[in-house]
Amino acid sequence: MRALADCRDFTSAQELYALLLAGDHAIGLTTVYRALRELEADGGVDVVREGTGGRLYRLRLADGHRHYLMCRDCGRSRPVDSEAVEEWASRIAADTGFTAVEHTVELTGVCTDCLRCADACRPSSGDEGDERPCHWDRAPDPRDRARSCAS
Amino acid sequence: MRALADCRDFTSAQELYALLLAGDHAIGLTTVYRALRELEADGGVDVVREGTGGRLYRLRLADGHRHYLMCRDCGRSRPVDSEAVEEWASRIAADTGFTAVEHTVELTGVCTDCLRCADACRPSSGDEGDERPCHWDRAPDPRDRARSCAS
DNA sequence: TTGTTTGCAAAAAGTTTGCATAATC
DNA sequence: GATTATGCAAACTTTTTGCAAACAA
Repeated sequence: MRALADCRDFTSAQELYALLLAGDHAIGLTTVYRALRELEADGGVDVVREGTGGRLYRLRLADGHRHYLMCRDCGRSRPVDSEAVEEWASRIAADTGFTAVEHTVELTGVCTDCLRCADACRPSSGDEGDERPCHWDRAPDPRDRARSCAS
Repeated sequence: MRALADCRDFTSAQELYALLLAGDHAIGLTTVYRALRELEADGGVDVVREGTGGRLYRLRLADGHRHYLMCRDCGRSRPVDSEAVEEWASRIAADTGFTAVEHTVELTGVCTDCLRCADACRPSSGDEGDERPCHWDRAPDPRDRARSCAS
């Protein structure tokens, strides 16, 4: 849980496992999965699914269930105001007569930092020597999410 | 595509493959996956993810991108009015400055039919001889979605 | 003949489970 | 001593890829 709190963004079980190992914590992958599953059941984490089917976990904020907007490039996420969706979901439940209605909402985009990065070093000419952090040339794999593009 | 149109609910690649084989169509699983991937890229299908990470596909209605409310018990889905979420997503995009904002929304619940079924044959006493279709005793595995509980 | 489509088998990737060991009460 | 937690290895599921055969232009 401490490790999960340290990475303040959505993190996969495997990432968390690697982080724990790197931090000199002897732990098994199974234990990480089990702990995350329990946390999920207890509502201690918000969960989001990445394109490849994996799950990403983020420690739930004190104020409960939230939705997030995540940058597809750097992976950073921020909670967003989601009253409107909550109300919408309740209304659907009421209108249709469905019970125990649950919703998952995933919002992704490209954050302003990453957009700036992309603009700055787009494949125009040879300005690769630019000292600005940039990951334009990274693989577009969501698992490669790097947090290097500081604003 | 015809097979996909026939099952009017969200269907997995494997299910579709099985259906095609059962319908005497010689086809390979790979081809099914490839076709679904192309359909997804072309926007020809709506996609939701099931709990285990699998993808479910449903031929997109003529009026374009929709969201659905799916019964966790019988698997039947119905399009819902989702203007509110679309507007909400646009507003988030505008407020945060994120570009290329995409959203996925999954709504699940228990439909009135399945609720009735559950109520009718709940483990109270020995009314198992009831002729009413019921799947109360089914495994709660989302892949077992049966469409047997006709209203 | 050149290029595209197909499908089998094998590989990937992520997650869960069996089971024996270690820790805890 | 009994119960729970741990972790390795193996199983499992879903999806993708390598590659050769079939088909099409």
